[in-house]
Amino acid sequence: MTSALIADLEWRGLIAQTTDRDALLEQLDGGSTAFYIGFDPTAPSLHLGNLVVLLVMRRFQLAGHKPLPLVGGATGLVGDPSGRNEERSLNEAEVVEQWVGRIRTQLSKFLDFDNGAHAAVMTNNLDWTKPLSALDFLREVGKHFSVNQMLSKDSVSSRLESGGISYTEFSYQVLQAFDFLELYKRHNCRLQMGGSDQWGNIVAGLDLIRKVEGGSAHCLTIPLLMKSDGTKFGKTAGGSVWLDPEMTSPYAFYQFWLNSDDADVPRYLKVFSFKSHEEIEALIASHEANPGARTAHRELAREMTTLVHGSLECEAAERAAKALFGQGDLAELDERTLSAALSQLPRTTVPAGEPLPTWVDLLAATGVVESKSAARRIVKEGGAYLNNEKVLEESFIPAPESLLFGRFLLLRKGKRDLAMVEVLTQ
RNA sequence: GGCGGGUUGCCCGAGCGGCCAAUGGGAGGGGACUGUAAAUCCCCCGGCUCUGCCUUCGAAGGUUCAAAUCCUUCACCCGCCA
Repeated sequence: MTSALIADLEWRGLIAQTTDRDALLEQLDGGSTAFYIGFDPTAPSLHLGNLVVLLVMRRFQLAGHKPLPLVGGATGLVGDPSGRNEERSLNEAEVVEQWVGRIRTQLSKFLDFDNGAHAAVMTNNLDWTKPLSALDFLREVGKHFSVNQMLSKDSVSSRLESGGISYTEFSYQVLQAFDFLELYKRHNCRLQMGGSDQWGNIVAGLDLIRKVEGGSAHCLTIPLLMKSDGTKFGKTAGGSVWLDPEMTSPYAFYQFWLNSDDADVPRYLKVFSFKSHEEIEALIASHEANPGARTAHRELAREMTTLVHGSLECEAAERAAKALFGQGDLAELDERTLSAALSQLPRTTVPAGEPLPTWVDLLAATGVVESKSAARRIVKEGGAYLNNEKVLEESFIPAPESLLFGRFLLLRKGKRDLAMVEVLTQ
């Protein structure tokens, strides 16, 4: 059954590297295995990059293993040098603490904490790190680490060549290794997974477990997902795509998937979807036969939006996309449909009875453009649309007849960047 | 602690007293083509009360009619030496 899990992950392209594969298979086939993945609170929310790893965690649980999601209340205070060529700036302890709470809540939505033997258990490395004194740390943990080995880790050596590294970040791998040891002792955790940049940190933990406990555990890393053009996955013009609906609206989240490069969609389906292999293969086949239809894009967007934001939000996002990008005349939509669709968009409001602001001011007020200068630029370039009609006049003031149902204006910048203006009736 | 090198717009990186809001590349944005895709081509890319004005070249002072460019102090980074 479990070799099936590994086979599935391989099919999905979700395995970068593992420690001794046979030993790992034996461990997993031997029964429910406790495993952990850490998430450091470096922002108020998880993002799509984290989702890849989080869903692997979910796949393991669905296959009968026991997840120990870990929020890095301690490691988040220190900063992981992996994959960075610059020192991080430290966040305030209170801020990190608040982020820990938010991330814990997010993690909870993707795992089952209530199904007996393999129920997930939430952990926080601050629990065992905080009580540890600096002296105990140096004597009991630090003694097991060779600086020579620490220096040879990619995360450290690359930093020695670029911007240098502080003692704080240099110590990160020791903290993470200690986490693995603690979870091994507390929860019999036998496997740690993480992004492929975590290999060094994880292996440090395996060494520590061997030295302190004489035990053995395993490591599996997940490839860092890239776009086919070589750039980072999960970024848009506005920055990261977050799982928090306040930071990335369900509509924007849905749009992210819908706008994925054709070349990336088959891989994304394999990485993210929980559909069967047959269903995924069928979607990929139809996508390759007719990419313009974007059937696979839509399925992927729907599945992910439903998973992260729930089916109600997903349906709202779908309806909004259909209404706002439909070929039909906006005026033909009924008020409820239009209103619901517009509610998904960034907006600005104007008090009733007052004259409407000029075109440039409206664009700037909604935030689709960063400044009035940017708004002027867009207007001049012919990239600004009111209710799907191009408007080239900066000082244009929308006529009252332009108001859809007497209160809405649909603004668009370029092909797909939408916003709305609502006239408030008092 | 000493000596040397560095800090320029989102990023990389030119500029080394006036012609500098600052060359070039990348990222980003708009247009054309298409499918709310990619590639390609064209254009734009600090802000504003926009033929002008304001704020930017690590920070603060100073020299000068005039400074990103010169001087002083401070901060941070990198290297070599102690």
